[in-house]
Amino acid sequence: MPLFLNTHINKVDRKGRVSVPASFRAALAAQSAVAIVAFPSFRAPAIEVVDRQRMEQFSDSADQYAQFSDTHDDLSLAIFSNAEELAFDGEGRVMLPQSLADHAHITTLAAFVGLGRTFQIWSPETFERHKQSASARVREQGLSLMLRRNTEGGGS
Amino acid sequence: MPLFLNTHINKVDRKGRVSVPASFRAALAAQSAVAIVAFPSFRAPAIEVVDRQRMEQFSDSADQYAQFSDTHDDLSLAIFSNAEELAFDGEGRVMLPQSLADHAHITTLAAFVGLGRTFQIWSPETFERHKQSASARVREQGLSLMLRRNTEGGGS
DNA sequence: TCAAAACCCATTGACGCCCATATTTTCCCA
DNA sequence: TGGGAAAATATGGGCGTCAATGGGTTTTGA
Repeated sequence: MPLFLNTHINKVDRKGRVSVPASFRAALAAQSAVAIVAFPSFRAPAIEVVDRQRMEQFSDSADQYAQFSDTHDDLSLAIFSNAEELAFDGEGRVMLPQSLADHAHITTLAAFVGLGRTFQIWSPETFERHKQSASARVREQGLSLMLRRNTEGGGS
Repeated sequence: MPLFLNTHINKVDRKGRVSVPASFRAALAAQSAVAIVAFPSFRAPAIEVVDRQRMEQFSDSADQYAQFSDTHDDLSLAIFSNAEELAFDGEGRVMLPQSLADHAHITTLAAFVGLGRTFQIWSPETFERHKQSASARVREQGLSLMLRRNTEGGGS
């Protein structure tokens, strides 16, 4: 299982390419991924990124519910119709499609934000503001939820 | 399970490296850990350190809840986007990233503080002050709270 | 035929890896 | 029990490798 950590800010060059952080690539390589799947977040001006495996999981679970629920129907439309597969070049970069860059207001810099099993791509300034307000909320509400116990059986 | 005890003060060299105390490394080696995960404490100017296993557990539980709860979403952001995996070099040192050193006000000395299952890294002066006020609180309030049994199921 | 994108190569700066030295601890034996 | 050898730990620095970036060239596809 991949583990995406930290925030890396990389340049978007004139051709629209960005280096995916080496540590993220390493996390993906563990499952021999040659590409990633990106789609606009519907909660924020950011790009959601998952590996192909996970996208297929989305697809499976969407299949189960889409026919019964307008919400899921809308959800899968939002995700799949806007998702793009981004392939790595020889140097570990991807082309950032214009539509996604626009959605996230990315021009010359891209912030790769590790979120554990997935990561996001933001404009650095937008992300900084988002992070501030999120951490303010965390301080207000306390940490109890995080300290939830997992079942200690067979950890990976 | 690792057990981190005592406080060790080590130097941060010009390149930003610090030796992790040998006893801490021994505790980690029991699970053949080659790296640790560090992130800024929300509660204090200190660096929280956990092993990778524990981070994977966070990741799993966050994965389940983040999509349904704004609180968990904020928490994942606070933890993962600020967390870094620190790998040991051949001498048992790690690179202390600038952002973490800044958060803890660490410049030339780092205090490794064992807290049982995890440990923290402080600036020695800051930690000294923190310890003073903490022990004052303990004297005032008594130890009953600390000695309470945790409710966790099957700790090893 | 032209534009976009995939491919290839060069540069630079940071980090990982290695070796050298200093300091502390452990352990053995007188 | 004290001294001293040997090992383990902590610290400092040199150097090679790789990640990030930029630019050029070839291929693809409209």
